[in-house]
Amino acid sequence: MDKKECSSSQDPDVRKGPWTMEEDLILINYIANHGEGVWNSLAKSAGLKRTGKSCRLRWLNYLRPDVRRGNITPDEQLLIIELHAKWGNRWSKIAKHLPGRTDNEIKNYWRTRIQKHIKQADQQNSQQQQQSSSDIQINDNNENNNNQVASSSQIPNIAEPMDTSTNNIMSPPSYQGILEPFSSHQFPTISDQSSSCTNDNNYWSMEDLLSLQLLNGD
DNA sequence: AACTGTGTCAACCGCTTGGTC
DNA sequence: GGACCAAGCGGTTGACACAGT
Repeated sequence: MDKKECSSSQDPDVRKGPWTMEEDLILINYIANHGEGVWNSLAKSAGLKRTGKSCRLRWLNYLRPDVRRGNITPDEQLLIIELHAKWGNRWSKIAKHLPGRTDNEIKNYWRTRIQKHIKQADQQNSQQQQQSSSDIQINDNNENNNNQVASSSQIPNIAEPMDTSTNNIMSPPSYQGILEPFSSHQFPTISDQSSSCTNDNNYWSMEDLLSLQLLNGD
């Protein structure tokens, strides 16, 4: 398209890569004295050989005084999961509900931690489903027993401690993978197992999350 | 000790959106 | 209405750290 970054990325005068402490200080001092403004002109005025885009990103994601560093707390994790279920990959929107966290941080967290768990859990689930379907074929005459196994594998059972050393996994993969970091007392338990997890896009539906909390009287 | 694989995260890139003229 | 521009957004990449062999 015609809407390219004004400061060409091929400009030899434009620095790329990790920011130095000196650059950080220049940017902090400049913004402290002049405030945030038009980023392209800010970069020039401050004497930084960076694009405005790069300055903005550095400021918003790292240098801003209200940026929180450190581990995502379980509460924050739960919130991220809830909001992602609601809005999908709208990272900046999600970040607005987590004070001090940046969209970039949340995006990275989701991709490296939560999505990984979902994938692993989904693989386990598909394997389990293959296993149970082959069992059905083999034990053609014992359909009642097999049906019970197959259906129970789709029931959310958050309160149940996970035992991945066995194949007796009661919760659906998406729940199981995501919830692993939570201790049982931190996460709402569930006794009604009628709600199913709909995660075609690797999201939870809000109904799933709300029902989890409502059913546990929170 | 050296090598390899994996996880994490800062930063970049390309595209879209929203505002202004 | 359309052209232009800056800001914002989400996906991706590359470097680094650490664990495992």
